[in-house]
Amino acid sequence: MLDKFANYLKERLAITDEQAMQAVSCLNIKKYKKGQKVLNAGDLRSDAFFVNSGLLRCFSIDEKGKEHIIQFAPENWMLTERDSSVFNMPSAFYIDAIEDTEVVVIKKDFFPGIKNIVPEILELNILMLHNSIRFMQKRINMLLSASAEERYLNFINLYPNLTLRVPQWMIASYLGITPESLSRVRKDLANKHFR
Amino acid sequence: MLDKFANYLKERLAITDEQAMQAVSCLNIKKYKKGQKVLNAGDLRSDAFFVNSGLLRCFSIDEKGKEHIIQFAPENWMLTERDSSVFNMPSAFYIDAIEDTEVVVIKKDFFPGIKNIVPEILELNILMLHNSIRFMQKRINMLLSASAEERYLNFINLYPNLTLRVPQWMIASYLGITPESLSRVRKDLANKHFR
DNA sequence: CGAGCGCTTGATTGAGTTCAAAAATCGTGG
DNA sequence: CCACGATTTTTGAACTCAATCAAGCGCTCG
Repeated sequence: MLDKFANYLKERLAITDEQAMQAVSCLNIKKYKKGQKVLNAGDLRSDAFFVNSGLLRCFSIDEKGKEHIIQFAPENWMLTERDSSVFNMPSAFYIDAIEDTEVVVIKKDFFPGIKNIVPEILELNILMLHNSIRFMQKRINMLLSASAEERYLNFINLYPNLTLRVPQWMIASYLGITPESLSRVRKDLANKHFR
Repeated sequence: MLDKFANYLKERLAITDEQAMQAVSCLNIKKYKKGQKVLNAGDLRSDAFFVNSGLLRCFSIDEKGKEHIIQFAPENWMLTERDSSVFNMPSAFYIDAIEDTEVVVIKKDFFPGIKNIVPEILELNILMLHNSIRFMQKRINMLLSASAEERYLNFINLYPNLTLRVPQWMIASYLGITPESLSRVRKDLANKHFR
Protein backbone atom coordinates (compact mmCIF):
# COMPACT_ATOMS: atom_id res chain seq x y z
CA MET A 1 0.00 0.00 0.00
CA LEU A 2 2.76 2.41 -0.82
CA ASP A 3 0.76 3.43 -3.89
CA LYS A 4 -1.04 6.19 -2.08
CA PHE A 5 2.11 7.99 -1.13
CA ALA A 6 3.52 7.42 -4.61
CA ASN A 7 0.36 8.98 -6.03
CA TYR A 8 0.63 11.84 -3.61
CA LEU A 9 4.11 12.57 -4.96
CA LYS A 10 3.07 12.12 -8.58
CA GLU A 11 0.23 14.60 -8.18
CA ARG A 12 2.61 17.24 -6.93
CA LEU A 13 5.76 16.59 -8.95
CA ALA A 14 6.43 16.15 -12.64
CA ILE A 15 7.86 12.65 -12.30
CA THR A 16 7.35 9.29 -13.93
CA ASP A 17 5.66 6.28 -12.33
CA GLU A 18 9.04 4.63 -12.10
CA GLN A 19 10.62 7.53 -10.25
CA ALA A 20 7.72 7.62 -7.86
CA MET A 21 7.86 3.90 -7.17
CA GLN A 22 11.60 4.00 -6.76
CA ALA A 23 11.31 6.90 -4.33
CA VAL A 24 8.86 5.13 -2.06
CA SER A 25 10.34 1.65 -2.37
CA CYS A 26 12.47 2.01 0.75
CA LEU A 27 9.54 3.02 2.95
CA ASN A 28 7.55 0.92 5.40
CA ILE A 29 3.89 0.66 6.27
CA LYS A 30 2.60 0.53 9.81
CA LYS A 31 -0.90 -0.02 11.19
CA TYR A 32 -2.43 1.34 14.36
CA LYS A 33 -5.70 0.35 16.01
CA LYS A 34 -8.22 2.94 17.11
CA GLY A 35 -7.01 4.43 20.39
CA GLN A 36 -3.49 3.12 20.03
CA LYS A 37 -0.56 5.35 21.00
CA VAL A 38 1.81 6.21 18.16
CA LEU A 39 4.19 8.46 20.04
CA ASN A 40 4.53 9.45 23.67
CA ALA A 41 5.63 12.83 24.96
CA GLY A 42 9.26 12.46 25.94
CA ASP A 43 9.96 9.85 23.27
CA LEU A 44 12.94 10.20 21.00
CA ARG A 45 11.94 9.01 17.59
CA SER A 46 12.95 10.12 14.16
CA ASP A 47 9.98 9.25 11.97
CA ALA A 48 7.37 11.33 10.26
CA PHE A 49 4.08 9.84 9.06
CA PHE A 50 2.05 9.98 5.90
CA VAL A 51 -1.51 8.85 6.63
CA ASN A 52 -2.79 6.37 4.05
CA SER A 53 -6.14 5.87 5.73
CA GLY A 54 -7.68 6.61 9.10
CA LEU A 55 -7.03 9.54 11.39
CA LEU A 56 -4.25 10.55 13.78
CA ARG A 57 -4.13 13.29 16.34
CA CYS A 58 -1.22 15.17 17.90
CA PHE A 59 -1.90 16.55 21.38
CA SER A 60 -0.47 17.68 24.69
CA ILE A 61 -1.54 16.93 28.26
CA ASP A 62 -1.30 19.75 30.78
CA GLU A 63 -0.60 19.62 34.54
CA LYS A 64 -4.29 19.12 35.29
CA GLY A 65 -4.46 16.16 32.93
CA LYS A 66 -6.38 18.03 30.26
CA GLU A 67 -5.69 17.18 26.64
CA HIS A 68 -5.12 19.89 24.03
CA ILE A 69 -5.20 18.92 20.39
CA ILE A 70 -2.51 20.54 18.26
CA GLN A 71 -3.39 18.88 14.98
CA PHE A 72 -5.55 16.29 13.25
CA ALA A 73 -4.10 14.23 10.40
CA PRO A 74 -6.62 12.41 8.17
CA GLU A 75 -5.70 10.44 5.03
CA ASN A 76 -3.26 12.15 2.66
CA TRP A 77 -1.84 14.32 5.42
CA MET A 78 1.65 14.34 6.80
CA LEU A 79 2.12 14.37 10.54
CA THR A 80 5.49 15.23 12.05
CA GLU A 81 6.49 15.81 15.65
CA ARG A 82 9.39 18.21 15.07
CA ASP A 83 11.13 18.15 18.41
CA SER A 84 11.91 14.47 18.10
CA SER A 85 12.07 13.91 14.36
CA VAL A 86 13.91 17.04 13.25
CA PHE A 87 15.77 18.29 16.33
CA ASN A 88 16.58 15.06 18.18
CA MET A 89 14.87 16.23 21.33
CA PRO A 90 12.29 14.47 23.52
CA SER A 91 8.88 14.80 21.93
CA ALA A 92 6.76 17.66 23.24
CA PHE A 93 3.52 16.00 22.18
CA TYR A 94 1.61 12.74 22.05
CA ILE A 95 0.30 11.13 18.91
CA ASP A 96 -2.44 8.50 18.81
CA ALA A 97 -4.97 7.01 16.42
CA ILE A 98 -8.58 8.25 16.47
CA GLU A 99 -9.56 5.54 13.97
CA ASP A 100 -7.86 2.39 12.73
CA THR A 101 -5.06 3.95 10.77
CA GLU A 102 -2.47 2.93 8.20
CA VAL A 103 0.61 5.12 7.83
CA VAL A 104 3.73 5.27 5.70
CA VAL A 105 6.68 5.67 8.03
CA ILE A 106 9.07 8.30 6.68
CA LYS A 107 12.47 8.14 8.25
CA LYS A 108 14.50 11.24 8.88
CA ASP A 109 16.87 10.61 5.97
CA PHE A 110 14.14 10.04 3.41
CA PHE A 111 13.98 13.52 1.91
CA PRO A 112 17.75 14.09 1.73
CA GLY A 113 18.21 10.53 0.51
CA ILE A 114 15.92 10.64 -2.51
CA LYS A 115 16.98 14.02 -3.74
CA ASN A 116 19.23 12.16 -6.19
CA ILE A 117 16.29 10.31 -7.65
CA VAL A 118 13.80 13.20 -7.46
CA PRO A 119 15.59 16.50 -6.94
CA GLU A 120 12.38 18.51 -7.01
CA ILE A 121 11.26 16.84 -3.82
CA LEU A 122 13.15 19.33 -1.67
CA GLU A 123 11.21 22.18 -3.16
CA LEU A 124 7.95 20.31 -2.74
CA ASN A 125 8.86 19.78 0.87
CA ILE A 126 9.53 23.50 1.28
CA LEU A 127 6.20 24.36 -0.28
CA MET A 128 4.36 21.99 2.06
CA LEU A 129 6.12 23.47 5.05
CA HIS A 130 5.14 26.98 4.02
CA ASN A 131 1.61 25.76 3.68
CA SER A 132 1.63 24.31 7.19
CA ILE A 133 2.89 27.58 8.57
CA ARG A 134 0.22 29.47 6.71
CA PHE A 135 -2.50 27.33 8.22
CA MET A 136 -1.06 27.50 11.69
CA GLN A 137 -0.88 31.29 11.51
CA LYS A 138 -4.54 31.38 10.57
CA ARG A 139 -5.27 29.14 13.54
CA ILE A 140 -3.29 31.39 15.88
CA ASN A 141 -5.26 34.32 14.53
CA MET A 142 -8.49 32.44 15.32
CA LEU A 143 -7.40 31.64 18.84
CA LEU A 144 -6.44 35.28 19.41
CA SER A 145 -9.61 36.80 18.09
CA ALA A 146 -12.59 34.50 17.80
CA SER A 147 -15.41 33.52 20.18
CA ALA A 148 -16.35 29.91 20.83
CA GLU A 149 -19.07 30.07 18.18
CA GLU A 150 -16.82 31.65 15.57
CA ARG A 151 -14.16 29.04 16.18
CA TYR A 152 -16.62 26.22 15.70
CA LEU A 153 -18.10 27.70 12.52
CA ASN A 154 -14.61 28.15 11.16
CA PHE A 155 -13.78 24.56 12.00
CA ILE A 156 -16.76 23.03 10.23
CA ASN A 157 -16.02 25.14 7.17
CA LEU A 158 -12.37 24.18 7.09
CA TYR A 159 -12.77 20.49 7.97
CA PRO A 160 -16.33 19.51 7.03
CA ASN A 161 -15.47 15.84 6.85
CA LEU A 162 -13.71 15.79 10.22
CA THR A 163 -16.77 17.25 11.91
CA LEU A 164 -18.51 13.94 11.44
CA ARG A 165 -15.62 11.65 12.30
CA VAL A 166 -14.13 13.29 15.37
CA PRO A 167 -15.94 13.05 18.74
CA GLN A 168 -17.24 16.39 19.93
CA TRP A 169 -15.07 16.57 22.99
CA MET A 170 -12.00 16.34 20.76
CA ILE A 171 -13.22 19.15 18.54
CA ALA A 172 -13.74 21.20 21.69
CA SER A 173 -10.20 20.37 22.72
CA TYR A 174 -8.93 21.51 19.32
CA LEU A 175 -10.88 24.76 19.59
CA GLY A 176 -9.69 25.54 23.10
CA ILE A 177 -13.11 25.33 24.76
CA THR A 178 -14.82 22.77 27.02
CA PRO A 179 -17.09 20.02 25.66
CA GLU A 180 -19.96 21.58 27.61
CA SER A 181 -19.43 24.91 25.91
CA LEU A 182 -19.29 23.32 22.48
CA SER A 183 -22.53 21.49 23.20
CA ARG A 184 -24.19 24.80 24.06
CA VAL A 185 -22.75 26.52 21.00
CA ARG A 186 -24.24 23.80 18.82
CA LYS A 187 -27.60 24.13 20.53
CA ASP A 188 -27.63 27.89 19.91
CA LEU A 189 -26.70 27.41 16.27
CA ALA A 190 -29.46 24.85 15.84
CA ASN A 191 -31.99 27.29 17.33
CA LYS A 192 -30.89 30.11 15.05
CA HIS A 193 -31.55 27.95 12.04
CA PHE A 194 -35.17 27.28 13.03
CA ARG A 195 -36.26 30.89 12.78
CA MET B 1 24.88 46.32 5.12
CA LEU B 2 24.41 42.92 3.55
CA ASP B 3 27.12 41.59 5.89
CA LYS B 4 24.63 40.62 8.57
CA PHE B 5 22.71 38.31 6.32
CA ALA B 6 25.96 36.92 4.90
CA ASN B 7 27.10 36.21 8.47
CA TYR B 8 23.76 34.64 9.26
CA LEU B 9 24.31 32.23 6.37
CA LYS B 10 27.94 31.57 7.27
CA GLU B 11 27.02 30.67 10.85
CA ARG B 12 24.58 28.06 9.61
CA LEU B 13 26.29 26.68 6.52
CA ALA B 14 29.77 25.37 5.85
CA ILE B 15 30.57 27.93 3.16
CA THR B 16 33.38 30.35 2.38
CA ASP B 17 33.25 34.13 2.73
CA GLU B 18 33.21 34.36 -1.02
CA GLN B 19 30.25 32.04 -1.41
CA ALA B 20 28.34 33.96 1.24
CA MET B 21 29.07 37.32 -0.38
CA GLN B 22 28.19 36.01 -3.80
CA ALA B 23 24.93 34.63 -2.48
CA VAL B 24 23.79 37.91 -0.99
CA SER B 25 25.18 40.18 -3.68
CA CYS B 26 21.92 40.30 -5.62
CA LEU B 27 19.86 41.38 -2.59
CA ASN B 28 18.64 44.82 -1.64
CA ILE B 29 18.39 46.74 1.61
CA LYS B 30 15.33 48.68 2.65
CA LYS B 31 14.70 50.96 5.63
CA TYR B 32 11.47 51.62 7.48
CA LYS B 33 10.71 54.30 10.05
CA LYS B 34 9.06 53.47 13.34
CA GLY B 35 5.35 53.04 12.70
CA GLN B 36 5.71 52.72 8.95
CA LYS B 37 3.66 50.12 7.07
CA VAL B 38 5.65 47.42 5.32
CA LEU B 39 2.78 45.36 3.93
CA ASN B 40 -0.98 45.82 3.89
CA ALA B 41 -3.54 43.06 4.14
CA GLY B 42 -4.77 42.42 0.64
CA ASP B 43 -1.43 43.31 -0.95
CA LEU B 44 0.15 41.05 -3.49
CA ARG B 45 3.87 41.12 -2.91
CA SER B 46 6.48 38.47 -3.32
CA ASP B 47 9.19 39.45 -0.84
CA ALA B 48 10.34 37.98 2.42
CA PHE B 49 12.39 39.98 4.91
CA PHE B 50 15.51 39.39 6.93
CA VAL B 51 15.70 41.92 9.75
CA ASN B 52 19.16 43.50 10.06
CA SER B 53 18.20 45.81 12.89
CA GLY B 54 15.02 47.07 14.51
CA LEU B 55 11.75 45.23 14.96
CA LEU B 56 8.84 44.28 12.73
CA ARG B 57 5.43 42.91 13.58
CA CYS B 58 2.96 40.87 11.61
CA PHE B 59 -0.67 41.30 12.65
CA SER B 60 -4.31 41.10 11.67
CA ILE B 61 -7.18 43.53 12.24
CA ASP B 62 -10.59 42.02 13.05
CA GLU B 63 -14.08 43.32 12.20
CA LYS B 64 -14.14 45.40 15.39
CA GLY B 65 -10.85 47.06 14.48
CA LYS B 66 -8.84 45.15 17.07
CA GLU B 67 -5.27 44.19 16.21
CA HIS B 68 -3.95 40.69 16.82
CA ILE B 69 -0.22 40.13 16.63
CA ILE B 70 0.81 36.95 14.85
CA GLN B 71 4.55 37.38 15.12
CA PHE B 72 7.36 39.70 16.16
CA ALA B 73 10.57 39.81 14.11
CA PRO B 74 13.60 41.40 15.79
CA GLU B 75 17.10 41.51 14.27
CA ASN B 76 18.35 38.24 12.76
CA TRP B 77 14.83 36.96 12.21
CA MET B 78 13.12 36.20 8.98
CA LEU B 79 9.59 37.45 8.43
CA THR B 80 7.47 36.08 5.60
CA GLU B 81 3.83 36.61 4.79
CA ARG B 82 3.13 33.30 3.07
CA ASP B 83 -0.17 34.00 1.34
CA SER B 84 1.38 36.69 -0.78
CA SER B 85 5.02 35.66 -1.03
CA VAL B 86 4.66 31.91 -1.49
CA PHE B 87 1.15 31.36 -2.81
CA ASN B 88 0.51 34.51 -4.86
CA MET B 89 -2.61 35.38 -2.94
CA PRO B 90 -3.65 38.65 -1.31
CA SER B 91 -1.87 39.01 2.00
CA ALA B 92 -3.87 37.89 5.03
CA PHE B 93 -1.89 40.07 7.41
CA TYR B 94 -0.33 43.48 7.90
CA ILE B 95 3.33 44.12 8.60
CA ASP B 96 4.73 47.30 10.09
CA ALA B 97 7.81 48.57 11.92
CA ILE B 98 7.75 48.87 15.73
CA GLU B 99 11.17 50.53 15.68
CA ASP B 100 13.26 52.09 12.91
CA THR B 101 14.15 48.98 11.00
CA GLU B 102 16.56 47.88 8.30
CA VAL B 103 15.71 44.76 6.33
CA VAL B 104 17.22 42.66 3.58
CA VAL B 105 14.56 42.14 0.94
CA ILE B 106 14.51 38.53 -0.19
CA LYS B 107 12.72 38.02 -3.46
CA LYS B 108 10.74 34.91 -4.16
CA ASP B 109 13.36 33.43 -6.48
CA PHE B 110 16.27 33.92 -4.10
CA PHE B 111 16.39 30.46 -2.57
CA PRO B 112 15.85 28.52 -5.79
CA GLY B 113 18.24 30.87 -7.58
CA ILE B 114 21.27 30.46 -5.34
CA LYS B 115 21.04 26.73 -4.97
CA ASN B 116 23.67 26.53 -7.68
CA ILE B 117 26.09 28.63 -5.65
CA VAL B 118 25.16 27.18 -2.25
CA PRO B 119 23.22 23.93 -2.64
CA GLU B 120 22.97 23.39 1.11
CA ILE B 121 20.77 26.45 1.41
CA LEU B 122 17.65 24.48 0.56
CA GLU B 123 18.22 22.19 3.49
CA LEU B 124 18.93 25.15 5.77
CA ASN B 125 15.68 26.65 4.61
CA ILE B 126 13.86 23.42 5.43
CA LEU B 127 15.38 23.32 8.88
CA MET B 128 14.34 26.90 9.58
CA LEU B 129 10.82 26.17 8.42
CA HIS B 130 10.59 23.16 10.73
CA ASN B 131 11.80 25.37 13.52
CA SER B 132 9.09 27.95 12.83
CA ILE B 133 6.46 25.26 12.89
CA ARG B 134 7.81 23.92 16.16
CA PHE B 135 7.54 27.32 17.79
CA MET B 136 4.11 27.99 16.39
CA GLN B 137 2.86 24.65 17.72
CA LYS B 138 4.13 25.57 21.16
CA ARG B 139 2.33 28.86 20.87
CA ILE B 140 -0.91 27.14 19.85
CA ASN B 141 -0.52 24.89 22.84
CA MET B 142 -0.14 27.96 25.08
CA LEU B 143 -3.24 29.60 23.62
CA LEU B 144 -5.21 26.40 24.12
CA SER B 145 -4.17 25.76 27.70
CA ALA B 146 -2.70 28.71 29.57
CA SER B 147 -4.20 31.50 31.70
CA ALA B 148 -3.34 35.16 31.15
CA GLU B 149 -0.62 34.99 33.81
CA GLU B 150 0.92 31.81 32.42
CA ARG B 151 0.99 33.28 28.93
CA TYR B 152 2.80 36.36 30.13
CA LEU B 153 5.35 34.42 32.17
CA ASN B 154 6.01 32.21 29.18
CA PHE B 155 6.48 35.27 26.99
CA ILE B 156 9.04 36.97 29.20
CA ASN B 157 10.98 33.72 29.43
CA LEU B 158 10.95 33.14 25.70
CA TYR B 159 11.55 36.73 24.60
CA PRO B 160 13.23 38.52 27.55
CA ASN B 161 14.64 41.24 25.33
CA LEU B 162 11.34 41.94 23.58
CA THR B 163 9.62 42.48 26.90
CA LEU B 164 11.50 45.75 27.25
CA ARG B 165 11.21 46.94 23.67
CA VAL B 166 7.59 46.21 22.83
CA PRO B 167 4.81 48.40 24.28
CA GLN B 168 2.64 46.55 26.75
CA TRP B 169 -0.52 46.76 24.75
CA MET B 170 1.24 44.96 21.89
CA ILE B 171 2.39 42.19 24.18
CA ALA B 172 -1.21 41.89 25.34
CA SER B 173 -2.29 41.66 21.73
CA TYR B 174 0.28 38.92 21.11
CA LEU B 175 -0.94 37.00 24.17
CA GLY B 176 -4.59 37.25 23.25
CA ILE B 177 -5.64 39.34 26.27
CA THR B 178 -6.57 43.00 26.78
CA PRO B 179 -4.04 45.66 27.84
CA GLU B 180 -6.04 46.12 31.05
CA SER B 181 -5.75 42.45 31.90
CA LEU B 182 -2.02 42.44 31.28
CA SER B 183 -1.63 45.45 33.53
CA ARG B 184 -3.42 43.58 36.32
CA VAL B 185 -1.41 40.42 35.72
CA ARG B 186 1.80 42.42 36.12
CA LYS B 187 0.50 44.03 39.28
CA ASP B 188 -0.30 40.64 40.80
CA LEU B 189 3.11 39.28 39.85
CA ALA B 190 4.80 42.29 41.44
CA ASN B 191 2.84 41.74 44.66
CA LYS B 192 3.72 38.06 44.80
CA HIS B 193 7.40 38.93 44.65
CA PHE B 194 7.23 41.23 47.67
CA ARG B 195 6.16 38.53 50.10
C1' DC C 1 2.82 73.53 27.28
C1' DG C 2 -0.91 70.98 25.96
C1' DA C 3 -2.85 67.10 23.22
C1' DG C 4 -2.58 62.45 22.70
C1' DC C 5 -1.12 58.05 23.85
C1' DG C 6 -0.05 54.39 27.02
C1' DC C 7 -0.61 52.49 31.47
C1' DT C 8 -3.22 51.91 35.68
C1' DT C 9 -7.21 51.34 38.61
C1' DG C 10 -12.05 50.62 39.74
C1' DA C 11 -16.75 48.96 38.98
C1' DT C 12 -19.58 46.13 36.33
C1' DT C 13 -20.67 42.67 33.03
C1' DG C 14 -20.50 38.53 30.57
C1' DA C 15 -18.68 34.47 28.02
C1' DG C 16 -17.17 30.41 29.15
C1' DT C 17 -15.80 27.13 33.06
C1' DT C 18 -16.77 24.02 36.66
C1' DC C 19 -19.37 20.72 38.98
C1' DA C 20 -23.09 17.58 39.00
C1' DA C 21 -26.34 14.63 37.09
C1' DA C 22 -29.44 12.99 33.51
C1' DA C 23 -30.01 11.43 28.69
C1' DA C 24 -28.23 9.47 24.59
C1' DT C 25 -25.03 6.72 22.09
C1' DC C 26 -21.57 3.26 21.46
C1' DG C 27 -19.40 -1.08 21.68
C1' DT C 28 -18.71 -5.54 23.32
C1' DG C 29 -19.67 -10.06 25.03
C1' DG C 30 -23.07 -13.44 25.79
C1' DC D 1 -29.17 -9.53 18.07
C1' DC D 2 -29.90 -7.87 22.40
C1' DA D 3 -28.39 -6.10 26.89
C1' DC D 4 -25.54 -3.86 29.84
C1' DG D 5 -21.69 -0.97 31.10
C1' DA D 6 -18.93 2.71 29.55
C1' DT D 7 -18.33 6.72 27.17
C1' DT D 8 -20.15 10.88 25.14
C1' DT D 9 -23.36 14.53 24.95
C1' DT D 10 -26.67 17.42 27.01
C1' DT D 11 -28.64 20.34 30.51
C1' DG D 12 -28.73 23.08 34.74
C1' DA D 13 -26.88 26.12 38.33
C1' DA D 14 -23.19 28.54 40.44
C1' DC D 15 -19.01 30.64 39.77
C1' DT D 16 -14.71 32.90 37.79
C1' DC D 17 -11.53 34.91 34.93
C1' DA D 18 -11.00 38.18 31.83
C1' DA D 19 -13.53 41.80 29.00
C1' DT D 20 -15.70 46.07 28.90
C1' DC D 21 -16.58 50.69 30.18
C1' DA D 22 -14.98 54.69 32.38
C1' DA D 23 -11.94 57.75 34.65
C1' DG D 24 -7.39 59.51 36.05
C1' DC D 25 -2.42 59.82 35.81
C1' DG D 26 2.04 60.52 33.65
C1' DC D 27 5.00 60.89 29.80
C1' DT D 28 6.44 62.25 25.32
C1' DC D 29 6.74 64.74 21.43
C1' DG D 30 5.23 68.14 18.36
